[in-house]
Amino acid sequence: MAFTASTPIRKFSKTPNMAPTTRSLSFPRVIVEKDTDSEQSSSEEEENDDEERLHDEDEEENGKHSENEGQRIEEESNNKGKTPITISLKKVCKVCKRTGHEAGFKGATYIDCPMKPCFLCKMPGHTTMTCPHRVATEFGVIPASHKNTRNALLYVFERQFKPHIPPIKPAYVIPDQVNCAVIRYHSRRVTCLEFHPTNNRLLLSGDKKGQVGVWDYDKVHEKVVYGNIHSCIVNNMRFSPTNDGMIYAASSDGTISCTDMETGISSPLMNLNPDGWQGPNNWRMLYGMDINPEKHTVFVADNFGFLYLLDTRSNNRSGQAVLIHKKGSKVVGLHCNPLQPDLLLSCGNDHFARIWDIRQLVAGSSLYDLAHRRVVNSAYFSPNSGCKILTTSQDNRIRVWDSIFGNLDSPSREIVHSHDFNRHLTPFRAEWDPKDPSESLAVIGRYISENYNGIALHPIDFIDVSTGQLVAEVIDPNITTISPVNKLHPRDDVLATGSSRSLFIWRPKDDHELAEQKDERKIVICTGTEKKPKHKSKNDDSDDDSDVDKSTLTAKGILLEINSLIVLNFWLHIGGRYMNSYICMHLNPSFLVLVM
DNA sequence: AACGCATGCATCC
DNA sequence: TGGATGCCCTGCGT
Repeated sequence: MAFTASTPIRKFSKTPNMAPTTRSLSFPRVIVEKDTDSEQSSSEEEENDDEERLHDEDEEENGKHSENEGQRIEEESNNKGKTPITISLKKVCKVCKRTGHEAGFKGATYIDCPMKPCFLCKMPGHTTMTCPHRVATEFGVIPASHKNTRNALLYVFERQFKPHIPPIKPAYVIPDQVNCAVIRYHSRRVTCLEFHPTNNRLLLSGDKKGQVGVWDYDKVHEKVVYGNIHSCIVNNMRFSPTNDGMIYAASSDGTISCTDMETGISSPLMNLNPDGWQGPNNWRMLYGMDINPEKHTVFVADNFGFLYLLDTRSNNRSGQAVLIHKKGSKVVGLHCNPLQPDLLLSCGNDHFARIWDIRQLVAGSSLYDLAHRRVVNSAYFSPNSGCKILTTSQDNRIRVWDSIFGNLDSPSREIVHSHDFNRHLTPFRAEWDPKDPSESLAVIGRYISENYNGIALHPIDFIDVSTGQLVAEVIDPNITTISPVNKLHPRDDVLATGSSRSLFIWRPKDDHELAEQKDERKIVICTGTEKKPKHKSKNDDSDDDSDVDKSTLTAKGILLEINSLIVLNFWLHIGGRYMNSYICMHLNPSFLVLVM
């Protein structure tokens, strides 16, 4: 039915002088705006300055042309009652629609529209390229105030802190050399990740479709995905504190589930939509969720601002729903304090993170409200002392409060970091490194791309939140998608990443792997033969074996040894596309052979 | 290679 | 307060 906007433009621009000669007064005048020198036309002059009559009309093509009018064809009211059709061949900025400049990628570098404020810090006067925060993440970071006024939280915090907080910051592990295993696991984008509390190799992943993956990342071929637990987005998952084979998950389908990790057998603990779909104003979705082991309670919150409590012993609702954020707004995050079981942190779309005493959960009774300029994607107490707070807001800022006993009126630091909202991406969340005793290392994916040797890549950033310094950025040339979901391993030097539909595991390379990396192997793909191909130990590119249809490709991947089989998890670049797969194969000292 | 689409939040009135 | 509208670095399928 409708032609695409570019169709008529392309047609006219390619054949500007082929206008048919038949005239028809009934057809309006067609005006073409040529693309004059883009430099000089930066002033917003009359749109018509270079207009030119192309052709006036063509009966048989008449209808077609009318249909072809796309967005770049503007109609103007005309003195003759006919509306001339203006076709713009000028290059127009796709952001502001003005001429004289163009926004978009030039190679791997994104050129900003100069009419818009900085994409990164949102301030006018410079572009994203020249933003001072882009050069130095710690730019403009306000040092923490040393005020340590006693506040109400001190009285809530009855317990002792962990006695040992190291005075000197130990060197945290920064992945200089990382090794990345890749797997396409989900059919929709990944929304959350969770490491198993005791099994070091086990990872949970949830996706937008409601599927839950249980993944041993040393056995990538053993794929377990449960698709019948939830019907849409899995927003948060936790292991049961009393039975680490059980998974709790909160979903936008309005249920919270309890699932046996081994069997996939699941029972919904709560269903907020028992009557099914009653319109968008009635459909409840569950977002933030956390478990308080000491209180035997699952806290879960919905998209209307309400908090629900479930008892983990009976798996039943306990108490009434409490309005903890603005009525009608989404509560996206809940976190129980790791040391003080009476403290709960919530955050949501009303631009607040709030601290609660769960012994007094009544609407409006929050102990503190931490104001943000935009939606708060996440808010976490620090993992060891529970004293600090780290939040991620959609205003492109990470905020840190150094002590919940200090002045909570304003954050100790605001770190400008690119993690903008995009409706097609899972919201970014800065997460603490649970292994860092100084509680200063956090990980978060970056929205904005950087030009890495000609490829636009979106790194995963490690930020020292005590200074705002970017201490590491993790990239892989094969991962060109944005990685909003990141989780650091509670014990190992492992980072799990969810990027679009794929999952990645990053870990520092060991010496063996570094040595192997230098050995540039080639994959020889052999098809159409049952014969074992012969290979020379040198020059394996030479293709003198006529029995074998053989092509040679280089590929990048990770070698795993599983049950004495060599498994290569690899990326192939074929026909302009990257393919990810994992295969078992022979291993030859000089190259890998895959018989298909 | 160039579209089209999925669909959350801010902003406007 | 609520409905309409429009989006800036998406990602994937056609």
